[in-house]
Amino acid sequence: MNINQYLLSIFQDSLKKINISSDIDIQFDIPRNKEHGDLSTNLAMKLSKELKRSPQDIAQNIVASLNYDKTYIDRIDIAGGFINIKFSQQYYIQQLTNIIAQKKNYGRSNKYSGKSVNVEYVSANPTGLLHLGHGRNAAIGDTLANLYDWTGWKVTREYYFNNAGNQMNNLTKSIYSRYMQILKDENFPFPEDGYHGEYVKTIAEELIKIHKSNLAEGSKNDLAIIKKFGEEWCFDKIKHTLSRMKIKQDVFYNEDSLYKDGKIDTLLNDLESKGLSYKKDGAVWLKFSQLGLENDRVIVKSTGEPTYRLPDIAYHKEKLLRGDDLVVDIFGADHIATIPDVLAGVRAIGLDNNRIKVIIHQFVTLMENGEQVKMSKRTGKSYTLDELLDDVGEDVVRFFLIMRGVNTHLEFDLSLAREQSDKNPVFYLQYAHARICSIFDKLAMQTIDSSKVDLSLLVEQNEINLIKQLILFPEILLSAMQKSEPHIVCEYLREVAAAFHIFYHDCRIIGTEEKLMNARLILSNATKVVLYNGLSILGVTSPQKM
RNA sequence: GCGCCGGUAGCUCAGCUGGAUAGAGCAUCAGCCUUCUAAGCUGAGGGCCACUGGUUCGAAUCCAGUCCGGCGUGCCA
Repeated sequence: MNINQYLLSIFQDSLKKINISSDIDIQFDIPRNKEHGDLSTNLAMKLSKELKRSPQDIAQNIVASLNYDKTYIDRIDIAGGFINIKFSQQYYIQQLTNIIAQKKNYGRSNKYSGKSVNVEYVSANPTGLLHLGHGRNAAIGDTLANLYDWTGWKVTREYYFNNAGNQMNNLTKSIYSRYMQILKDENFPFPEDGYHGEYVKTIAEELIKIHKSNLAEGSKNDLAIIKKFGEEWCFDKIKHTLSRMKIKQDVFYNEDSLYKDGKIDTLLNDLESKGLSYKKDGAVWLKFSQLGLENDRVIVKSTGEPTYRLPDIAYHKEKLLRGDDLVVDIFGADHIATIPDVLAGVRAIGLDNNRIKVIIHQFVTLMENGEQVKMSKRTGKSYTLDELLDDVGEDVVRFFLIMRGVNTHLEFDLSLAREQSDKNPVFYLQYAHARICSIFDKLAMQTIDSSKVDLSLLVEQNEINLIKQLILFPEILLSAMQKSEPHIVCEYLREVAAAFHIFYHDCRIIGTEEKLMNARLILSNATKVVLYNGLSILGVTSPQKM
């Protein structure tokens, strides 16, 4: 039974009975102060103005004609203008049984079943290694995809890449230069905007192992070999890093296929025939000014190469035509400018851009001993995601990268992350899980059959508080998904862990009277289920021991 | 200049579809282990919610303006 729906229906009945017809939205909130009950509504205060009566008066009227099931609702009373609702112990026990019954599926909902979503994230070109920014993108994208999955969506995880453009040529030239520097002449010129990272030297060294000096001439064919080698090398590393992050994407979409399949040409023709493009200074311009934007922009350069806008629009067209109900992009704040262009472009060719949802996340700054660690693309000095994973571990990385709202700048505190101690927030959650496992370990039990246990023995405030936390889980996942804010799950799990630690501290399990022990074991097991499921959504492991 | 994001405790951040006394972690201080993991628990101090005005019975939350910080504003992606 869904308690919110039930409450909604009895309140609507009550309003009908006392002849208040209003399309007012009835909302139930969890009061900050626990003494105010488990849920409260400000309905009476909202109606006050419309009805020109005092909130207290209206509230009394509503409550007097409320007809509710006393087995689940203990009482409903009035405080100021608020109507406060308190659930019965039996309600909590029934919910607890439900958690145990659903186990690994507890938290899943079917609210969005039948809908499908494509989530595109990471999408780094194979021109280098993943760094911290990609890490945040990856963690947010993957966690969101998990949240879509848990709320009923059919999910496709996608990675979009370009192995053909300027950037790739630049990498090729950079590798070639390092190759020549090692083999022939240490002063061999390095491309002006080349990739300075150490990894380029590594690629060159590995290239030499295989091809010796056979590529020294730098012919078109030689460069093609270098390009392919570089691309594969980078992709291997990227995929390896992602697998460490527990990320596996379903589709790797190559931008080049947009050209090969003629989708770019089709789009160009389409735009031209609609009179939305024109030639000027040897370039093709798109009339964004007719699409509600400020300025027209170049979509094909005078060199004949398209700018990023054209393939981006074609790619989104392609994704929309696949028929998913929702197409989600995860972008860093530096990509903000492309979004209006793509949306306008897609709308221009008659597609519904409301199906595109763009999540923008702000940057990550790496802090060490209270100082910012500077990164530089120019000198190649950077801290790669792989190095970070080596340094602090997979669980810490995944957790730290989503524990803040996507709109906030994320300060990644290396010193804190490295610390294997109580200061580190991930361990707080994992520790709660490990503690529960150790109880069952001690008793040499795997789990416990709830059907034979009298859960009505759970009457302590700390026990009820813990149950209250646990039953929020499905709603939390829905809310995190709807708001596209994975950090909501982090906050929630911290509260679950806190409620458990308090319970654990105050309520002994082993050594108490057997019936009570069994009831508490059920509660512990339910906590374990929530922690495990929640952490797995975040891509974090739940250790048995710590 | 314009656009997007942010400004809440010493630090890092929740809270932002308006509600009751503004929260958490870290840091500081004071307590709790002969019984299930002290990576835990209990308590204390710490706030002009950037500023000004407006809307409202009620504003950290909504609106307008101002100030500060980040990102963007390419025939780069």
